[in-house]
Amino acid sequence: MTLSTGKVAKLAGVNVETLRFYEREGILPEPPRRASGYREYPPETVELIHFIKRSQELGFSLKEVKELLSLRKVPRRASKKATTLVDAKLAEIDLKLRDLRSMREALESLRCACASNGSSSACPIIESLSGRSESEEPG
Amino acid sequence: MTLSTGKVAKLAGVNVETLRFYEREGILPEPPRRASGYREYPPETVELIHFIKRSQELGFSLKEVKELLSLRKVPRRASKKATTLVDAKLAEIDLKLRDLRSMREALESLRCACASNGSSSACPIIESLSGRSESEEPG
DNA sequence: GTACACCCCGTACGTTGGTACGGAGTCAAC
DNA sequence: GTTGACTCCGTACCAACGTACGGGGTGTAC
Repeated sequence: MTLSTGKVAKLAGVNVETLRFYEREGILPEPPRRASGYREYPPETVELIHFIKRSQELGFSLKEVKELLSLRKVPRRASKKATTLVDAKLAEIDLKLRDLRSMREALESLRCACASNGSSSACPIIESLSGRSESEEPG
Repeated sequence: MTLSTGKVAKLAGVNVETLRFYEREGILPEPPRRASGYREYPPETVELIHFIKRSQELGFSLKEVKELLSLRKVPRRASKKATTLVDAKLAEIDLKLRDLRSMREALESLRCACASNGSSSACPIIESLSGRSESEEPG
């Protein structure tokens, strides 16, 4: 069972044009075609697109998503390259996690501070992510 | 002690034009000016820009960053609006956290799978974020 | 008092990530 | 065998987020 562009788009909640765009950009693999030229997508495509969209919302660019996706089919006895890339992505994710947690705490305390907290507090939300940006080392 | 555009830009690791752009967009507050028209930034501006950049890397748009920043100066006995916004942002962050953790696990298991794992495994990385996207409820 | 780095502004250009258009072919149903 | 929804493709357009240009004023060090 395969899906047409329209079906995939609908199921994945994206525009048909987006599928073509992703295909052009090499993010979606080219699906097989009928004699007529119509694309026939495997159903997993829908999950794939969910993954792409969600990754974007986590701050990954399409280029990075492509990298992440490339990790799927590492040929078993994985290249060192792949492992290195995985490690890099893990580090990136850990940093994001740390910052998100930090931001979360700040927001949480902000909500409380709305009620309590007399005056003149340094802003927790700015503080939550400041002071390092790129320059913090993982090790 | 105040900072010129050039100083701020250098310290924050962004282009001078970016500062002007953020100002135009209302993300950076307009700094005081000298008689000559030169901007005089308070030093916190640097932290502010770090915050902005980092927030973007966490998948927030400039519009969303603006919202986040607006939460700084809720007028003590905070408006319901502010609290609502905070709650919305918290939910957003929680979703991001969940997905990042999930993605992290998948990558972790991918790295192991490179060594072990005989054949024909469903791809963990796609699975990690698929199956819901928007449609998952928090409660 | 001028040299050189720095700042001003408006405007144009560039990249990323799509969206829309529109003419033509296809498919399923009637 | 024609209607109407769907697909094809190329190309143009769009919004978000900057980045570059270029002509002119400023500041300060010699």
